[in-house]
Amino acid sequence: MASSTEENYLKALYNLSNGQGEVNISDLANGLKVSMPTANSMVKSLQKSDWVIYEKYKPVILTPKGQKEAALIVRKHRLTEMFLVKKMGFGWEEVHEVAEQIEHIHSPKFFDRMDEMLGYPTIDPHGSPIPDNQGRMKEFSYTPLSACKPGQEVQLTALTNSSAEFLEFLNSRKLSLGVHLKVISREAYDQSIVVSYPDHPIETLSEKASERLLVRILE
Amino acid sequence: MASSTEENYLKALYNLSNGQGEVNISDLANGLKVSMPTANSMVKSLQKSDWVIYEKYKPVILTPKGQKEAALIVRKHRLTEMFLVKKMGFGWEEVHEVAEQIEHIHSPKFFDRMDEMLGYPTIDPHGSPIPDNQGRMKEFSYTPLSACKPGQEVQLTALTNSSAEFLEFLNSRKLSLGVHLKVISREAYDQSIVVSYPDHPIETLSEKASERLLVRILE
DNA sequence: CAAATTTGTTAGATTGTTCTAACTTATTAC
DNA sequence: GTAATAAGTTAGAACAATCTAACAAATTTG
Ligand SMILES: [Mn+2]
Ligand SMILES: [Mn+2]
Ligand SMILES: [Mn+2]
Ligand SMILES: [Mn+2]
Repeated sequence: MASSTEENYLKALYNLSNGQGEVNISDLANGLKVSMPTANSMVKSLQKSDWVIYEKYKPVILTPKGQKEAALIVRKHRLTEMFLVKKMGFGWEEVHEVAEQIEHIHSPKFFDRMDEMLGYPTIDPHGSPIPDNQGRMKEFSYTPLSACKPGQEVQLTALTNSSAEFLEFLNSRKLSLGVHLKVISREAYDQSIVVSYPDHPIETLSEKASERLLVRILE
Repeated sequence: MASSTEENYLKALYNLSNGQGEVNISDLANGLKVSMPTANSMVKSLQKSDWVIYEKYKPVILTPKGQKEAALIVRKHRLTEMFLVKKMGFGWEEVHEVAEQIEHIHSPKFFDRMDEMLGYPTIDPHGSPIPDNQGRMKEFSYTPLSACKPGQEVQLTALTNSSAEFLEFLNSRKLSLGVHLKVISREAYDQSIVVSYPDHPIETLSEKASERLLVRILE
């Protein structure tokens, strides 16, 4: 059974995996805020338990076993976040840290009951998909708001970044998932985007912010 | 800040403390299922952080700081058990193991919200008192059923042992906290006690079981 | 391509938590 | 009150997870 530390490494590898499912040691070390030798030695030990495939100087690859294990931890993390928001009155900006701890609890029943109480949700409070209990995750393809054209009407559906600072920024603009936005215009100068939505007839969003907002185009 | 391991030691010391608040190394080792040298070395390190007072060959004593820390972990444990039973549909025999993990979560809000959702309970699902948020715990003085006389009417109020096996035994007899019992008789031979309660006109409880049932005498 | 830079590895140390074996002190039994 | 037993300690080792310093390989740059 994976330790909490190992679980955090598996999750980081899962989240950092690109199209090829490869992760560089330096990206892994960076993501977990450990030194490269630490990441290197952990990867070697994950290999011994068949969680990853690894060869010197090559990027790390999760095995199918490692992928499933990682996805199930992501599942526990996201179910927890949803539970905290929907059932315990947490704000979406407050849940990540706690979920980072609760995801390591070993108790199938605890998470199954959360799932049931939540009505089997498929996304977490930040719009990220929740893997099913077999570790399968549906991939959604949303459009960043930064890629939208003036005149388009869209619905805010997910975020590419869920840092507390960004979530608090969204709170301050009353932007939450599900909100309908109309793209008014776009500044050629700095790529900022002007949108309109209920109670906010004109709101300007920087390129940085609009890249992080994923939307579903309406009609 | 105490590690999960240290927290478990503090909690064990708290629960094993007798009238004098003293705990032998061997009782501590036994309680935590570690070797005596392990308990010994941990106690030395707890002493460095001022959680305990310790001198070679003397029993361990929690400092006021250690007592408060321990009581707050017991609080998290018991609030969690109550939450799992009252809000998440767990049986009272299923909660201890999970609570043993969840008690180490660092998030005041998480436990404050549980407390609030539960209406600020003072006892856990097994009748044990929940320390308040300052680490103060009310001591109740209940009578073991084994000390009751025939003819007495009592209410089942708490347990001195909450092992899953004992709780399942109680489930099988439909004995839960709050049940009103009438003591019918007592066997001089083996100290077993015959009781009567709703839907169970005659039920015999061994001395072992009746010692573990704490009751409040009615009238 | 050779030099500079980035990325990755090895070696060696540290801290936390655990163990067994051997020894010492304290307590109990006779 | 000695002898046997129980309780407690020390020494030494192991494993997990981390670090820094030094070195090596791979990649990028001019
Ligand atoms: Mn999160
Ligand atoms: Mn985590
Ligand atoms: Mn318990
Ligand atoms: Mn615990």
